[in-house]
Amino acid sequence: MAKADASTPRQRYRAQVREEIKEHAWQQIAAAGASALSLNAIAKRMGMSGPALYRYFANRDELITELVRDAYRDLAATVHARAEAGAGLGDLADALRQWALDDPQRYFLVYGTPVPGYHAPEDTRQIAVEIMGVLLDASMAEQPSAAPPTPLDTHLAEHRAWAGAHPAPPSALRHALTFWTRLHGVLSLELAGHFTGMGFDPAELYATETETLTGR
Amino acid sequence: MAKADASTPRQRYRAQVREEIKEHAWQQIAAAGASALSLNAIAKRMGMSGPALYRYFANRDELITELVRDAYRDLAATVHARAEAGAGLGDLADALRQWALDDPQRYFLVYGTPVPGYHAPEDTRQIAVEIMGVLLDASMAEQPSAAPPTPLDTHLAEHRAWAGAHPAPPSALRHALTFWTRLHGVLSLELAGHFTGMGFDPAELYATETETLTGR
DNA sequence: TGTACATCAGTGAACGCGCGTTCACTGATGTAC
DNA sequence: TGTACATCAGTGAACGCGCGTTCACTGATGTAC
Repeated sequence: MAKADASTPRQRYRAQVREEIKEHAWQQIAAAGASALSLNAIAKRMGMSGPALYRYFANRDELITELVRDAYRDLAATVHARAEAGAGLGDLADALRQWALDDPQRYFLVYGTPVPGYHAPEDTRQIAVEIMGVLLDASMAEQPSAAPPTPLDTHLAEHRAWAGAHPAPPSALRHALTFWTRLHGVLSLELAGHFTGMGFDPAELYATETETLTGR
Repeated sequence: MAKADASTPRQRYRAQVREEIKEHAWQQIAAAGASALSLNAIAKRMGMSGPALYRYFANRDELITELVRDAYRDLAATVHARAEAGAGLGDLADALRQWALDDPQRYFLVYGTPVPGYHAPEDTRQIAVEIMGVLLDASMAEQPSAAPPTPLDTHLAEHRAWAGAHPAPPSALRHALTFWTRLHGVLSLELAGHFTGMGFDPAELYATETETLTGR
């Protein structure tokens, strides 16, 4: 919310309005989905004329890109903060679920249906690597890595571009990846409403998947 | 593709054009996503005027609803056919993946990001139950159900609205549900492109998750 | 088999709408001397 | 501290566009006698 202090009033004002635009954008996305995002509608809600927004964003695409970036960064920061506070995989799972439930459409903007043709900004890839890094740290801390490598372990050990220079052993690679996909599986179906009317509590299912992965 | 035979030429023609409209709709969805679906654009591609389509669909929403229904039905039919051919959970997993890869946007239309406000037609709920029924059958056939019930088993046994009158024991409920969420987790991330650039082969991860669930 | 009539697929003009985006402008805010 | 100038936020008019959808119509296809 706050930017650097050593800035001119005009710069501070600009940053503030940019932020306000983004907030309205998120509201609009929450209300009607990302595909319905419209600069004119945002301007109207802010009591401004449409063209005014072009002082702050070059075009609609730049705004969306910025939102995707922000969402990614926020998730990475959330996960990172938890990890630095000594959280294990189980806590990270809780944090992830909370983050998703806080704003489902934000979760979907990152992990949801991609629009064919649209490509996320390049720096999100790096943020994704950072998030995986946190999961790898936690996996290493909790996994004994004593068992013999599974076939998947071997495959991942040979294709670990995504882990960068992380010192995680193959079993941790598999574990972090599985952690991600299993939790996403439950979360995305829950957020998309596919469990509504089924009767059970998604939190129970999520908790069980988490326990299977962490042994807590 | 073919409809009932005992129909007038006009009826057959209508059904044929309806089908052609849907095919073009799928192409358009595959090219630019469901939110970009436009009746006028379809008409243009078919060499017709826009209003002509209103002979076949009351409006845009009805077309989309029909596509969702068709996708659901097609998935149910695919899974059902496999099961009747004696397939186990592992084969069903393969069939699911194939179905998803055949047309990712079709998969997303069913399981992807929901548009806030839009509600799927009521009969899809029943089809979803049917699909779960097939998974439950297969789970029962493969699970020994000897182990003591887990806490989740107990919860599901008490909240099994989605299983209807299916005779599956609690452990099978949990197993079918987990089968669904885990495979969806891998599939949806793969289809959304979140594994691209990571280096490994999603099929390996999918296969491992399948094996964990089936013991094959 | 031929004629009279009904059905109905498809057209073209028209509607209002909201979109993204550009442009020339006004007026307030900040800067330099 | 006061004046002259530059910066820049925001406006309003305007652009072309494609959308969904309606309406009155034409002309081909099918039906009844």
